[in-house]
Amino acid sequence: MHRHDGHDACRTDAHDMLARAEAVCRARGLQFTPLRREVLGAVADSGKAQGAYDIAERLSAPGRRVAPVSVYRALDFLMEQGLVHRIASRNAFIPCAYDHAPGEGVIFLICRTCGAVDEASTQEVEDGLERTLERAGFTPTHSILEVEGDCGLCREQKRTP
Amino acid sequence: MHRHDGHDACRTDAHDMLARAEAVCRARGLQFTPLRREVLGAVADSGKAQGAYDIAERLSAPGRRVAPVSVYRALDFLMEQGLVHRIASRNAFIPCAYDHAPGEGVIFLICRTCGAVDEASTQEVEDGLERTLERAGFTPTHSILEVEGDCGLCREQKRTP
DNA sequence: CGCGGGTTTGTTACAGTGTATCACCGCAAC
DNA sequence: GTTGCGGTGATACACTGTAACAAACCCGCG
Ligand SMILES: [Zn+2]
Ligand SMILES: [Zn+2]
Ligand SMILES: [Zn+2]
Ligand SMILES: [Zn+2]
Repeated sequence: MHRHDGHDACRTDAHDMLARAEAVCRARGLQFTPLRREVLGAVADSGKAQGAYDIAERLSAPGRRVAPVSVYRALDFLMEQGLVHRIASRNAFIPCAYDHAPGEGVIFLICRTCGAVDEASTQEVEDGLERTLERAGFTPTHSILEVEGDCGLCREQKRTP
Repeated sequence: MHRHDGHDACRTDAHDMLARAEAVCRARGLQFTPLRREVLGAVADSGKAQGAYDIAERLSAPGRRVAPVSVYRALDFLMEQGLVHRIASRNAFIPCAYDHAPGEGVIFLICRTCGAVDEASTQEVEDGLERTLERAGFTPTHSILEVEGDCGLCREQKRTP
């Protein structure tokens, strides 16, 4: 389930992601435009969650300015297609490396040290969550589960510095 | 576990909350200043999550301006004391009506219709969450659990409009 | 080919959220 | 008194996100 270690670039992942994104868009009859490709590439390239303004800055160059609003639009598209997730507690975005089943929940594991964000399945918490909501008489439409802490690699490094 | 129905003011709750806050601060040797009292009152008064700027506006009056920065400082204090929670998905704040045990987790139940936010215990999800994190090799420090949906009362009202 | 209508992008402006900094005040301790 | 400290006021600023409109692009159709 681990995708980024945050200590080592993982361009293969980024490359695979772009290929998958292209396939997804083609299958759905949607445009995987250069801008969308670049934005997804920027998100996938760094091992950590990226803010929209960071992405805009990264894509800008002398002679070419990418405005944040353009990045937001691309991110909206990518999120709708399930290619990118938004991390509410960080106002930041990560690429999604998985094919989530529709309605499937996700837990985001956010490393406070290296900034990497991993995804885990909600499988083991779903029953308990459902019971809790049922008891409260609450009908859910959307859940956010974000856990901050130390990823395995950072924990190792702290133990032997 | 239900605290606000969002359809009916609940000033008793607000009043109790202020009393409890005062007791908590006294017990910890901290100052429950007029501003902090007002901010907590403003948060507790409305049945729904309040933004910092909403609070600032509500506390301001002709001849007296309460700047957002002051509200943020009061909110920081109140959050440190566990008297207020921040709802990450809404950039908003709610009063806490419970005495949480240290390290105890909370699930926020956010009604998309009436805006009320209720709290539920994580008791029934904790085991599953721990197993999931264990498996991912992740050491948690802080969790955010926010569920959006319809509270019981709003669901009723939709059924018989 | 040229036209028409939807989609994408550029550009600007603006709203909303949160923080940094410094000055001032009140109070308690020395 | 004066010194120190926590709280507040005030201004400015950084960061996050959206609205509105124009220009460019794409694609199918006459
Ligand atoms: Zn995902
Ligand atoms: Zn890490
Ligand atoms: Zn609480
Ligand atoms: Zn409701």
